[in-house]
Amino acid sequence: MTTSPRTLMRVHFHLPGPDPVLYEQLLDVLTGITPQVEAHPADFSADADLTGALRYWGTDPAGLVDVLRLRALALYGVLTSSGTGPNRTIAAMAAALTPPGAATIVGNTPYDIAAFLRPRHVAALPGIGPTTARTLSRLGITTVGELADAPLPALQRILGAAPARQAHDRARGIDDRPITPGAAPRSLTLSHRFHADELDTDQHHRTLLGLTERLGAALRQDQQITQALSLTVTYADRTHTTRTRTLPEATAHTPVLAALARDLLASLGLQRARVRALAVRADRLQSAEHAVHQLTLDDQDDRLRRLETVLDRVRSRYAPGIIGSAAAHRRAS
DNA sequence: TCTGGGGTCCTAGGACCC
DNA sequence: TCTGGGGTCCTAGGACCC
Repeated sequence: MTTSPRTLMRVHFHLPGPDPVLYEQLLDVLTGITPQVEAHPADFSADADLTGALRYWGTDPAGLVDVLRLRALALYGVLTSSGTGPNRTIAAMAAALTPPGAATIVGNTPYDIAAFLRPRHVAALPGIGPTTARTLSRLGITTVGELADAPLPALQRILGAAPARQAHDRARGIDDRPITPGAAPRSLTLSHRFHADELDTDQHHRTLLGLTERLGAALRQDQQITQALSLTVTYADRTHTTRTRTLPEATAHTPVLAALARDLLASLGLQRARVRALAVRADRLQSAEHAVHQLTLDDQDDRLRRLETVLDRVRSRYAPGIIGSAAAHRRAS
């Protein structure tokens, strides 16, 4: 079976500064060209599938990229740098080596793909970070072409089965990851960095309680529940420890999250530890429609859940941080 | 150019069950 | 009753991406 060739694009918007509103407007420009857009707000870039849009607009990838470049510049004064190619790996690599205001177009013939990929350094291949690049260079593999020619079993012994398969495929121009617009996140993290290294365990607990309250509220607002919670403690020397615990049932109920987070922190047994930051992550998110709350005979629990619903409404009406437990806000005297 | 934050995926090892 | 093997789940940590 063969699949029809795709044309994917990675575009970087070169904003004058962090401006989420402007970024949203630029995404609107892009979705005016193709609805198949995946946003990357962290660095103001986006991936897009141009395959259908090429037929709709009756042009080639260079023409479509130029439409985007001109509109972003004319409407918002923003420069773009774009890369296009037959898959996400090649589009990302092409964009990465393109200066602002320009585009790199890679064709979809085997010759085009090999000519683009093979001479490049392995570290330019998405999925090959500094650690893996060092490992490969010790084996004499420094270019994408050498990686493509290396025997897969040997790579698997060195890099592990899945990473080796992925690197080997991508080096040969194989990458069938689709563009998935609006994909729901699989986890949600909230963190707090202390102004100075914090030794007070009571303050650790209060901060953690505040984080879990915000996490619970955010999950309930997004109609999501979490199946597991992780706590990451970062110390003064920038090392960190993570502890994960699975919940008996998925929930977004703050008291349950707070109790679990408290247990995770206690399990680390921090005594006089210089803590620089705390982070809580809700893992394995699922839609709240799937919630199966075990019926209990505990009136207190039901009252807390009703109270939580009321407080969520107040928060949404005023400000996210306006309500929280007194314990989370009390400062050590 | 570097750093940090928030996210994903993978692996290894241990616990547990059948 | 004991042992061993295989499968599954959980957890910690590493590597990487944007």
